Amino acid sequence: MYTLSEENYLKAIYRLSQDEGKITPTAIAESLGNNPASVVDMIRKLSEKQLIEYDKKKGVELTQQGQKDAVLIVRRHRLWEVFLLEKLGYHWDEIHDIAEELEHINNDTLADRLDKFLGFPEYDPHGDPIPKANGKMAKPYSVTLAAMKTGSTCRVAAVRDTSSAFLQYLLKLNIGIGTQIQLVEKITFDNSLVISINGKDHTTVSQKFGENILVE
Amino acid sequence: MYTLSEENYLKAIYRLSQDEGKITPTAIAESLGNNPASVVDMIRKLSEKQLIEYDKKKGVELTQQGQKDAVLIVRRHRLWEVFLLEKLGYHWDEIHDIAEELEHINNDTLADRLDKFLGFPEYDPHGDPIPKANGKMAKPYSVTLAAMKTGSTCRVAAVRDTSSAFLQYLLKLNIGIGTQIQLVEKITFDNSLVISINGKDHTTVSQKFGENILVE
DNA sequence: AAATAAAATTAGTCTTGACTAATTATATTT
DNA sequence: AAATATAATTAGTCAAGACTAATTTTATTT
Ligand SMILES: [Mn+2]
Ligand SMILES: [Mn+2]
Ligand SMILES: [Mn+2]
Ligand SMILES: [Mn+2]
Repeated sequence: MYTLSEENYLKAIYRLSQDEGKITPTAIAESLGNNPASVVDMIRKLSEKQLIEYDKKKGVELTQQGQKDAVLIVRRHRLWEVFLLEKLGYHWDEIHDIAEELEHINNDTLADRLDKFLGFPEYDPHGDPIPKANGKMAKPYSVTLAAMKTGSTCRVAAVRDTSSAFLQYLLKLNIGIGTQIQLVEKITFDNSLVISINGKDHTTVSQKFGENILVE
Repeated sequence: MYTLSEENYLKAIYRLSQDEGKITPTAIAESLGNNPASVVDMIRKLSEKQLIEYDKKKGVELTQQGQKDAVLIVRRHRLWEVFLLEKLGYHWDEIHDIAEELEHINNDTLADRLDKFLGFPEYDPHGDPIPKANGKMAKPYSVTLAAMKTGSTCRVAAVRDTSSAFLQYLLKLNIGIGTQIQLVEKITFDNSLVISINGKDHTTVSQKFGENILVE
């Protein structure tokens, strides 16, 4: 089907298409850690294959085919993450890099069998929705902890940042998907948040922290 | 660690080292479906990396390091085959190609976790022994059905040929690992074998067939 | 031993997917 | 509107890993 690089580009472009604003070569380059010149080459290649369209005004956009294929890569990625966490006992800060490789293994029925084996999970270990075989998936969570009203209580639904630095920090704070968090106070000086984790003692976290936790 | 190609060469050389006789560039080329000229390039590369030694007289030999690394690739391959068959429900003729890709995914603890998850299997679905984390493994089966005495009964322990053509044929004949086979008669004309499968009706198979079934 | 066949090697080419450096196009300031 | 900064693109290079075609080496026949 596609090369490793093509798939990684497709997925990167898909990820960027979730944010608002146009997708520039520079943005793709940054997200992959590549040089913009290399990105321009690949944009040409993927355009020829009709997976994307590039217009200086509109930036890069996935075609229907490109979108479909990208979503299937995301599906594989997230299913493998569930496998690594639930079946092999990895922690949520260790699974992304391995899934990054597993996602490229393609076989007619592999993803579907894995899906079935895992019990058709709806969300991956970071709270991201797992696309179904037909490409449909639940709407991603979007309300951040930072946006909650003081005094309100919520449940951690997903993390926006999936760097191991952040995930390990959460592990240390005993915060995971499903954790109850009460927003006790917002410090007006720097928007730091005083929170209570699972009804326990108060902890203070930064605004940046609060913006990377998605709640419901 | 190593590139995909380096790993595939290492594994191919390891496989060839199980047979007797010296390992030539041509033999490696055939086993990988590559051109001998390409093999010569890679022999140079792997020699520089001290994974093999090449001597026109002795042919290609794995160094200790090369042997160790090759065995770990084989370990991953066979563990994934068990996973695909037992957990995802694939048939034994479908798993090799997928494992061929999965084997290259490396991560400190992935193979060991998979091993544990699978219950530390001793043999893969084709009856090949699975190397342990330390590189040790059971001795492969070596007695062929064709070498059995007429009248004797044995148990299928492994298959030598793992092509899907052969495996599907076995599937059709209802022969798998563990199947009881009685060698009823050897046809002297062409060494065809008349066998009884699991005590059922007699079937005739070729000599080549008998040489690709390993029994105990 | 010479002739022939087969295997190994070399030399040169190609594709993929990166890179750097230079150039051109587009935005942003002044 | 110029000047300047940033972004995009082009041109040229490189390494990996494959290939073909030509040559050299080694084995096998006659
Ligand atoms: Mn990837
Ligand atoms: Mn994830
Ligand atoms: Mn392989
Ligand atoms: Mn096998």
